[in-house]
Amino acid sequence: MEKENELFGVKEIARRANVSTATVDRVLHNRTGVSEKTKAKINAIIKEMDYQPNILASRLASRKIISLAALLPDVSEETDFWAAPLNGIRRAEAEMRQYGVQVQVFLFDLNDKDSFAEQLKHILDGGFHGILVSPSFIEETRKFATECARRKIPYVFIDSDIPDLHSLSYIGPHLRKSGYVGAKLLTYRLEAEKKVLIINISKEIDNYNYLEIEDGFRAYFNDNNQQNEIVRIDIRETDYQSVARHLTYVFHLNKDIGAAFVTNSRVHTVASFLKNSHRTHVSLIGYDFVKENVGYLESNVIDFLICHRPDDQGYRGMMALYQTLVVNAPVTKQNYMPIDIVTKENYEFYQN
Amino acid sequence: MEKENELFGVKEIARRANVSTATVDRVLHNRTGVSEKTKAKINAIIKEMDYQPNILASRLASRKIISLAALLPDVSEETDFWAAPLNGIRRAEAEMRQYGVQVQVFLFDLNDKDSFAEQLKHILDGGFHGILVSPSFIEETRKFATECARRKIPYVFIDSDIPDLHSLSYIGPHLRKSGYVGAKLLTYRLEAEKKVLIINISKEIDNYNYLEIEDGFRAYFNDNNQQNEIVRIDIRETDYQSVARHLTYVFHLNKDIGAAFVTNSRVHTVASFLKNSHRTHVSLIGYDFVKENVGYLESNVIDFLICHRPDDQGYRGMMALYQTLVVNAPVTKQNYMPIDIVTKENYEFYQN
DNA sequence: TACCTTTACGGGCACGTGCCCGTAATCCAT
DNA sequence: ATGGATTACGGGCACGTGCCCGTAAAGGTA
Repeated sequence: MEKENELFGVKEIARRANVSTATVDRVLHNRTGVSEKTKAKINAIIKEMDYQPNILASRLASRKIISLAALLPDVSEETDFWAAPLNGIRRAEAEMRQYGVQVQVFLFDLNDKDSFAEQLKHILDGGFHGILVSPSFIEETRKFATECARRKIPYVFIDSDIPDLHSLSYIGPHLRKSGYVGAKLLTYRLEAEKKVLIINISKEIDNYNYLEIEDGFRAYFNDNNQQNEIVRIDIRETDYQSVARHLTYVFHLNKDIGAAFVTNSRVHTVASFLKNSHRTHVSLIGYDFVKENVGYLESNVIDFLICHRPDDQGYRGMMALYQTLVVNAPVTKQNYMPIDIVTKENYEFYQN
Repeated sequence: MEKENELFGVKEIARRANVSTATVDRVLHNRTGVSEKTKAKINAIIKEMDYQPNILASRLASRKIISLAALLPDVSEETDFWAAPLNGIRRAEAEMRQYGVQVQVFLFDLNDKDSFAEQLKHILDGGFHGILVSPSFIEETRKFATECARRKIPYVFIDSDIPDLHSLSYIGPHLRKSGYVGAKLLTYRLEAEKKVLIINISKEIDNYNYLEIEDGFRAYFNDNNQQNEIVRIDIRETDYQSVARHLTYVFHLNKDIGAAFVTNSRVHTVASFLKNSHRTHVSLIGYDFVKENVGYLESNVIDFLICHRPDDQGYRGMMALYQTLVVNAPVTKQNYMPIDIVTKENYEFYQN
């Protein structure tokens, strides 16, 4: 029944320090206008109380809205892979909106390096407080990162990392290990005398991802004394005709290929070829939960898909920015996603 | 430079309806004291504006703290499986705390039905606003659910479902499909003439989970014309000696067992037996990312573990309660978790 | 001393909602 | 008609923080 006279937060700090809340506020946001002496006193009290600001009240009182930008490849005819991260970003946006955070999404063309650079410029001009990027092109990203560092704008990478650029956080796969897992699945029931085919289909020359994955793939063969011969092919066109032509040639040269591994989401093109040429006995493994791939999973042409939760990548990437800018909490710098194995039997529950 | 005179939220509604904010508030929380006429008018305006209450302001203004309860099995010597959902619950708690939500965790002994009932009673006496339960025992849960329904307290189930009890939400695996996936992995490189062994190790007689999983397992064999003979064994003691004794017998009777499937996280006990009796050529698949199991995954005794993201289950379960009680948003009733496949090669990135 | 600038700080409103308390208006029974 | 109960509604403070504005005190210059 007694009146609780305890104050919380800023008011309590102010009471203990014999100052007004405004002064405490100045110290909290290290603004000028406080003498060193009172500043020290207030800081001591803050530390002693282990004061945690009330984010609700803070966001409510502050009319300034925090705006975040995200730069992703556009969904293309070839693949709707990037719909998933976008979806995760939207999910994050919905959560953050009520706390006064706005999100703007920028898209670029994966086959056009210039569009990437151009969008980055737009973003830098937009005065955003935090930025999420899928760093598809290394040099352009490097310039961008330098500029962000100068302006003290935090940025996170998703899907592929450029380790020396000191992003606030990386959220995506450990590509090398991912290739390693692919090799395990591929060889799990592979006969000893069969050959293995690695296929990379990509217009870009910037193939850091591919190299990492292949490296991991081969590492598995080494680590496990797997004796199968490995054949590799690079295909620089992504249309079906080109792919089919190259593959016809490879299969002609190598009669005893027992399994194929495609290093990205274009595995459905290979699946299509295998089906059309009546080679579905060849085990096939590739990447990403996109609808074309799932179709071939369903019809047993693709054996396994490896996925890295692209939806979650988008979500977590945005949340990392939120954590630093709004909650002011630390985030982990490396955030490797699980290497998920998707089959005909479990895909319906997969939450990409 | 002009003064923006737009009002937001409740004030704007009040202005348009020519009433005070207090009256609008009464309608929003459907409290008494508003005539039908003004109520209708206000509701119309709310709908027209598509008014979304500001949760920040709401939680800030309302001094009442929302308290949630969670009931889980205690971590036992046999398995630390339940540490994961608990961890997810803690994660959710950390997020919700700043919004005035408190979480209290209750634990029971999986081998003691009474402790389950007792804790449920405590929870009901605690006056919680929402409850998360791992419904291990059907009858006790049924009573509890009835009482909750009477008191209009929302409750969610995780890990296993009792479909007819109308929980707010179920978050956990589709057990039948999970068994189906187990069968796929088990047979993926199984020779045709080998036998398959299903092992259930559990003290409880309440084995709804087990039946569902086995049903799915067998369904795979049917659907795919898999001809292998299936042997099944129920072991009602969980200690190593008992398990070893039973297994010795089974393996004695069936010389040509090529693969074994354990329906729960006690697969490490079987792994131990296989290792000790030099039968590591037998493929072994079981459930859950617990450290004993991971150890045998590492040493190639267990081939695959199937997991259902127990951490996420705890997190999402609590968030479902938060969504209804705080945000007042609808939640999906069935929330089947992905059926994850964990191997020696990808476990280090698994985020249970 | 008179006046101006800078420093250091307090007062107090605003954010959008919850909810207590007060009161005019209406209804009902005597 | 009088009094009491009920209904329908408004006023206004509070939540914890951000930040504008005002001002006393200190310092500087002539």
